[in-house]
Amino acid sequence: MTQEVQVESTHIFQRLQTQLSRMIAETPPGNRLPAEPELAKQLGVSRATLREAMRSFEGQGLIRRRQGIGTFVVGHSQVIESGLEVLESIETLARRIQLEVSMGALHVSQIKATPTMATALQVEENAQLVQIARVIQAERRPVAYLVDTLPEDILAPADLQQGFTGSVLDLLLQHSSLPLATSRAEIQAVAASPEIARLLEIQRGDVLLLFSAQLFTSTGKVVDYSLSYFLPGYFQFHVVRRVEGSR
Amino acid sequence: MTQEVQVESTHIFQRLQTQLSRMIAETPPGNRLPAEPELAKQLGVSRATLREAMRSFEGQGLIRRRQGIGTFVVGHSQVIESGLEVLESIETLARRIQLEVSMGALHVSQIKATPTMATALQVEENAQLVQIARVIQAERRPVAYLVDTLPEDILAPADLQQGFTGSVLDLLLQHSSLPLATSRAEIQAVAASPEIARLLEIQRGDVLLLFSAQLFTSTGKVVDYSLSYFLPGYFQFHVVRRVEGSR
DNA sequence: CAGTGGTCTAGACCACACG
DNA sequence: GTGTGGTCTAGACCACTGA
Repeated sequence: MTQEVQVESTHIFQRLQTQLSRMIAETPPGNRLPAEPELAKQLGVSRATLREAMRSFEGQGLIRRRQGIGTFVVGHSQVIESGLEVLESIETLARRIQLEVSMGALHVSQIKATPTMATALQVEENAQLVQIARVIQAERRPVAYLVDTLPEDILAPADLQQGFTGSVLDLLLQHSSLPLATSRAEIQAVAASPEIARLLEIQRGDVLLLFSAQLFTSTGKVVDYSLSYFLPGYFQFHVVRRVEGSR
Repeated sequence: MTQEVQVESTHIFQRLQTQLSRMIAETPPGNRLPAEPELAKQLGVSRATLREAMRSFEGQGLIRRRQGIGTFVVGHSQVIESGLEVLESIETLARRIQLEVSMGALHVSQIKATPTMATALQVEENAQLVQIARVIQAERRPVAYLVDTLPEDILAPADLQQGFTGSVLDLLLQHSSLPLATSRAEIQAVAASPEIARLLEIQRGDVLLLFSAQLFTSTGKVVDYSLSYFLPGYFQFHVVRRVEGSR
């Protein structure tokens, strides 16, 4: 009916994306792209502009840039799919599709509750908490960053000494008699902070899907507050919604 | 020759963010920040670096940059909160909290099904479809971009001539006898394309929450395929998840 | 060591809003 | 026209990797 109005000539960015898209498609997975200065020269743009255009492809998981090594085309990875009606650990989801995941960079610390944590966990401010941060890897690549915060009486650091594979949920299910019932998760899109970007080996500002969740027992007590950052392209979350007034 | 050696060269970004954060907090909502060249000089950085640091604050909805006018501090806006168990239109959600929303930039077109659309809508490729794209505004600011695609026999362009306020869901509920039952939505974090960035008045590459949804009737027929892009900071989606099976 | 991506700079020009 | 943010450039230096 109507035609989209599109500014074309001045926007090098879009032309670049088209060229890069073709170049990536024509490069076998695992292979390296030309170095940035050379590629910029080839395409007739500055390196800054080239890098900006490359960002979106990295965000989609099509390429991976590694400092000191180069930029590589990534093959279509297996996707971890999950509905949001049931809470399951990444390990459980991965096992279902025979995908191997591992944990890297585990960091356990004892902290005092900040106002945000105190509210989320329904504890006093400055209460003693245990925080468990770790990166989840699939196919030798970081794909998620998970931070769980729990009251010290729910889980002590010692409980993590042996056989912790990355899932606090599985640990609580196996090693405690807590009647876990539900989890309430808020869903947000966020930009990667410099710290999280470093851990996930992406650029700062890249998009991440964030779940901020509280884990409840059947008595309504909060036993865990978690932040889960997911790289796009490796996870696929879906939810079935009921239409109001139907049923 | 007398080039300055950079001090804390790897931390300029974080220092900048701290300074900007304080500056934004101290500026009353609605007021303007200094112009970029001046602010860059004040803070002792280049304009490019300043702009990069400002991006995250715009992504959080704390500031708003408007070409030709300036950069403004935004007051804490009212948040549209919704659970994902029930599908409701933004209009319905907004009405509940007495928030005024309006529709801008309605764009209705007749198109032929692309492969993606054909799959999602369970129709033949090149089937005649109606596509409805529009921006949703709250507090005189674009906050969401919605694109609905439907088979022509479900909804004709003529049905949109009068009284369409932005919600295809509400229109289908009111003006058709279709037994709408459920919606299946995939949840992703995406970077804004140049086109969507322009429509939502944000920067390209800014983070958006995207729902890709199919709307089903009780007989399992797909009547609508929609893409919904949400600005962070204006919406809060949550879901309650059931903990499955203690082993 | 050489080569890669990561960051930052200074300056230029463009597109847009407003008087 | 003036002043704003939006885009792009050419070049410099830093941080990291691997031979």
